[in-house]
Amino acid sequence: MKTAKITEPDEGPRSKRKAILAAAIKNFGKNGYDATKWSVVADQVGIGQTALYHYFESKAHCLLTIMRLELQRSLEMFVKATDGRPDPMEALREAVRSAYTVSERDVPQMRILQNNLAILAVPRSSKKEEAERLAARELVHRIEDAWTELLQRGMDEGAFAHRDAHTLALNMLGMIVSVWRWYRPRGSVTLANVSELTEDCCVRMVAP
Amino acid sequence: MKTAKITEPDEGPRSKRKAILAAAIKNFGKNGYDATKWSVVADQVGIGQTALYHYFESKAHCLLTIMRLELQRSLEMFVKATDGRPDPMEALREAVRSAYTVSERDVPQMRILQNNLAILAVPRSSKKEEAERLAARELVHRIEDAWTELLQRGMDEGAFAHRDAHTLALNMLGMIVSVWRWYRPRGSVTLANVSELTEDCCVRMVAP
DNA sequence: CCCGTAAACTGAACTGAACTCAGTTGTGGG
DNA sequence: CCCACAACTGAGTTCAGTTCAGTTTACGGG
Repeated sequence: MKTAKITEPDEGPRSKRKAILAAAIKNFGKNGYDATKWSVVADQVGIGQTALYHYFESKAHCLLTIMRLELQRSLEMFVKATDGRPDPMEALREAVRSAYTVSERDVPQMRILQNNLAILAVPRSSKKEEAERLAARELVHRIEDAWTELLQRGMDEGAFAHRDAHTLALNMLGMIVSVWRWYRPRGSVTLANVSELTEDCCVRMVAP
Repeated sequence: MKTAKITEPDEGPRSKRKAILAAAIKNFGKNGYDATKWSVVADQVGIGQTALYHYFESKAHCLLTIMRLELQRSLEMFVKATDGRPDPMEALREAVRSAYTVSERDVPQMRILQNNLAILAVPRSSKKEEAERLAARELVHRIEDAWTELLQRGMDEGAFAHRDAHTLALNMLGMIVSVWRWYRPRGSVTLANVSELTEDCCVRMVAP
């Protein structure tokens, strides 16, 4: 498969791209993508609505960019966590921990990703949106495949119970990311709590 | 808490409400809620766009109704599956199985529910929409509480390992429903496969 | 059988948020 | 100083969702 790698556009010193992304993340995360008025994002950044189109082709293009960036980060974290770990069980534990090693700034971004995954299923008419969508989709697949491989390796080595590695990986991922639906930084359940419990769940799911 | 029970409106013999719901489910499930044009639903039912407003106050009201109906069904299935089962482990197994005991017609509806859960988080300005939203939210909580209670009971009786029952319930539910994101009726993985694997995962997650 | 009534429906107009267009501003490199 | 191009703007346009002001259709009671 040809990997359409998206490189972030060069940003001049006056560029408001980062600020737009930050404001969009804040609003999409708080009120949801649909309920967020694009013009409010412009207001918060301190520019006119039309200036947004200097940086993003559309509101959807901005959303897709946010999602792709978060997927890139997630994949990177997984690779870092599991790379060069011969023991599958230890790799799995590290992988789960890495999924919850996020700054407070990343939490709404994970929520946006989780809440808008459906948008990745349907093709977009605009070029740039479609490029972002395909890049995001490929990242999703790479993440799923990476987890599948990890589980398969553990099964092959006899460290994990033998089951359909791919479906099991999807189940695990579903559980791990479902947390972002309800988790709130200043809630009664801490990320450390979640991480510990979920790590244990995942270990139990593969125990031979 | 005051339970705002929503009773389905009386339907005359000429009512197209069911047909509208069916068409909306088909389209929302296939292309997503946003990508679906409300007028296309009207076309498929064979009425003018404005006639839709005889049955639903808005497109969002229709979506919320679809979601509430599916949540009602899910809760009912859970209760039926676990009711009068003294053994927590057997109740848990039945609960998971019940979650995948769905007709092919229900699959897109589960997907819609899963893909649009975020809409339940933000208040709506319209009366009827808000009523449906609150009803749906309460159903979500009731389902979560029912699972939590089941797990807590198992822990209290020593049948399950002792952990935070609520977080564990959310993890389980997250895993169970995440399937509707990717499952397709004529795909290579059958619902029976999923059900069996997930049941096993859940049992492992609570094993003492 | 006709009439009153309410459900079911319609075409035309309206709304508002996303987006386009045709330009203007302003800053850093030559 | 001035040019190039990033950064930006106000005034429109578009279009899906919605409202309005009625018209049609079925049905039960007189």
